[in-house]
Formats: sequence, C-alpha cells, structure tokens
Amino acid sequence: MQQEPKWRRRAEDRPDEVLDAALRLFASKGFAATKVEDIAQEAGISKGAIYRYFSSKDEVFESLVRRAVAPIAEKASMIAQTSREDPRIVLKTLLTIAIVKLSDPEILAVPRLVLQEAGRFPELAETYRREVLDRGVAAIEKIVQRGIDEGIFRPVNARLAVRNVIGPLVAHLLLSQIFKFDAERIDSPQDFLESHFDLLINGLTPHTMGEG
Amino acid sequence: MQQEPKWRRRAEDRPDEVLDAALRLFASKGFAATKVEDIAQEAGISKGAIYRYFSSKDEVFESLVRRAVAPIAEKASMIAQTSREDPRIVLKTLLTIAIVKLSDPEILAVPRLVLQEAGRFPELAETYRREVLDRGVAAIEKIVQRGIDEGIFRPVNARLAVRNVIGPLVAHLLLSQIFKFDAERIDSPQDFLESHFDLLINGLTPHTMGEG
DNA sequence: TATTAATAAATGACCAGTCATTTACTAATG
DNA sequence: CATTAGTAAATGACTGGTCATTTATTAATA
Repeated sequence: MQQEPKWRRRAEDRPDEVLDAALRLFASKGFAATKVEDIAQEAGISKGAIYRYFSSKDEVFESLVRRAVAPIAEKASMIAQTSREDPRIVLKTLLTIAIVKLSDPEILAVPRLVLQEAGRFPELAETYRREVLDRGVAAIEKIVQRGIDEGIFRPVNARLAVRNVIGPLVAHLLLSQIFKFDAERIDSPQDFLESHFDLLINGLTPHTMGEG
Repeated sequence: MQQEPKWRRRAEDRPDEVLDAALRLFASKGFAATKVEDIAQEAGISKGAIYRYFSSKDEVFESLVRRAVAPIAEKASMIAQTSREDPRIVLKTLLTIAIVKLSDPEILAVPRLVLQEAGRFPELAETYRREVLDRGVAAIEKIVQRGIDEGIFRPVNARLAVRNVIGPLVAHLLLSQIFKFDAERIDSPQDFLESHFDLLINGLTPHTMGEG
C-alpha cells in the first residue's frame, strides 16, 4: 500500500506558481494587504517555501512585474516598424488588441499595481516606463507621423496626439474597471472602441473646407 | 523670565493641520507606508493627540478625502446648468481649469490616493465616484449633447464621447506626473491643451464634404 | 546515503491604538 | 485683580497583535 507523499519537490514549477498566486492576490487586495502566508496558501505551499525562491516579499512583486513586462516590451518594439498599411487600420488594430487584452482584469492588474506602488518601488516604475510606456508611445507616435507624412492625417503634433490615442482607452478602463462606473449600463468595449475610433480619426483627418 | 510653553491648546486648528500633514505624507509615501507617528510629527503634535480628533488612521484618510471632495462636487453640479455659450468655449474653459488645478501635485494627490486605495476603502471610492465622477461626467455629457442639438457637433454618442474629452487629460497627467514620462522635454500643459482641444474639436465637428 | 525541497515553529521588528500623567488654559470666587 | 479649582489638550511610554523573515527539522528524491 503506497502512501501518497505529503508534498512533492517541484523546484521547476514553484516560482511561476508563486508569481501566479501573488498576482491574483495583489490584484484583488493590493500589495500591502496581502500576507506572504496568503500567497503561500494560494500557491499550495508553506510560507517558508517561498523564501527558497524569493528573498523577500518585495522581490516577489518585482519578479511578477518583470515577467509580465518582457513579452509586452518585445511586441511594442515590433509594432514600431510595422506594415506599410493604412495607418488608420494599424491604429484600429492596435486599439482593438489593447482593449481586448486590458479588459481582462488579470492582465490589467500589472499596470494597475505598478501605478499603485510606484511610490514604494520607484525603480520598478522606471523599468516599466522604459520597457513598456516609452516603446508603446514611440510606436504610436511613429504611426501617426507616417499618417501625416502620407497626407492621410492633418499635420498635428504627433507626440502630443499620442495622448489622444491612448487617453480615452485609459479613461474607459479607469471608469469601468476601477470605479465601476456605468457598471449596469451596456457600455461594451466594442461600443466604446467604435466611438473612440470615429472621433479620433475624424479629428486627425484633414477636412479641406476653406475655413479662413 | 517667561518660559515659552511646550505646546499650545489649539483645538480649532488641529484637525485641518492633521489632514494637511497626512495628505502630504500619503501623497508621497502612500497610505500604508505612512505611520501615524509620521503624521503627528509632520503636524507638529504627538501621536496621541491625533486620536483626540480622529478615531483611527483610516478615519484620517476618509476625512481627508471628504474634505477635498465637497467643493469639487458643488462646482461640478453648477457647471451642468452652465451658460448658453458656445459649447466649444465651455469645453475649453473646463479643460483649462481642470489641467491647471490638476497640475498641482497636492491637488492631484487626492484622486490618486482614492484610486490607489479603492480596494481597501470601497465605500470611499463609491463616494468619490458618486460625488465627483458621476457629476463631472454628467456635466460634460450635457455640454456635448447641447453641441449636438445645436448642430455645432456631429451626432456622436455623447456619453461615450466624454471619454474622449477627459481621457487625454488623464493620460497626460499619468505620463507626466506619475511616470515622469518626458520629464525633461518641454511638454507644457498649454501645449498639451492646445493639441488636445484641436483634435477634440476637429473630431466633433461635422465636415460636410460628401465622403461617399 | 547525500542532497535539497519543503515544512512548522520561533523570532523579532514594527506599529496602531491606549492610558496615566502633565501642562495649558478658563472661569469662578473673594 | 489675584487666587485657585476645574477642564480639556497634549504627551509619551506602553501594549498587544500582526507579519516578514529565520531556523530547526523532516521528508522526498537522485
């Protein structure tokens, strides 16, 4: 009669499991309010075991963010030198991907946490800015600039226009996810995206009417 | 030889002084990382004295937010039934006031904190949403709708368009204040505002060109 | 058996909140 | 006006509980 072992040694999988557990808890309760013991329980191991893989609670958080940042940074870099397609299409594709991804609370959680804890983890915030924001903003700026060069967009300040591209998205997520604004009404991501894109493109388009 | 008293009785002023001190500290270090003793020191009194005016650290935070919310809520309500002026002017005025106010880190701190601590203080977040966001969003929606009714704006979905009004502002504050994005470059609030308003109004304006 | 993953219990730092005491102020009394 | 009794404000040492981290020990596995 084989006894089931009380636990197994799974050094390969533990770190990721710990990070997954931590993400879930940090996302719902925040960093400070989450105990190391909570993380351990959520990951199905003991508190002490966490310290075999991470030297501190802080390091768990930092690892968590870095793991999430890596793939995003890559993608953003690729987008920059993206297709020669109509920049309007490229923007819409980008916005669609962004809103689909970020509508998943699990994914939105990382930027939310970075924002929340930026004060206590300045280096981490700096990393996030450099790896994600800088690249993302640069990519969008490039697309807008190309639209201007090709005469599809008006000659606006591309760098500042980036805020008009991402801002409404941020506002939408802020209102719907964090402040539960309009939770009962039916503001689907699709409706929002249509509205935003319509206004954005109309705003960027040159309308030769002879105003003055 | 008159000895200076070690302290003075100033029951009238203490509560506000405590809230001012707490706001400064919460804004820079966050709620959790700020000790009650820190607040006391910053306010120039002892830790125990704080408990004469507030029953707990949580209550300090809540009072802080409510004190800041009250005047904003009033203003937002007034704006709703504002002048019969050109809605474009009204929007620009509103945006100008908003960016001037929110460029002061001390003022931006409150919404930032509410956002940060929404998870731990759900009722407070709810209050903030109701008193500030609901009213602010309603006010802007009304202005946009009037613009549509008067034929100055295209017939867009006014409720969703609100996100295009406030979003870029949020993005700008997020990037410049919190992530220190572009800190060295000269993205003045004025430049941003011009760019945003230009894109926004152009986006809202009907351009009779015969597109099909 | 040697190695190391994992546990459970112990440690200690930290900190919100309490309380006995002291000090500043106020007002009643002569 | 001077004295003094009463009050409320403010102090700061202390407590109790909560965790992050460490350590001693055990169990799995190569």
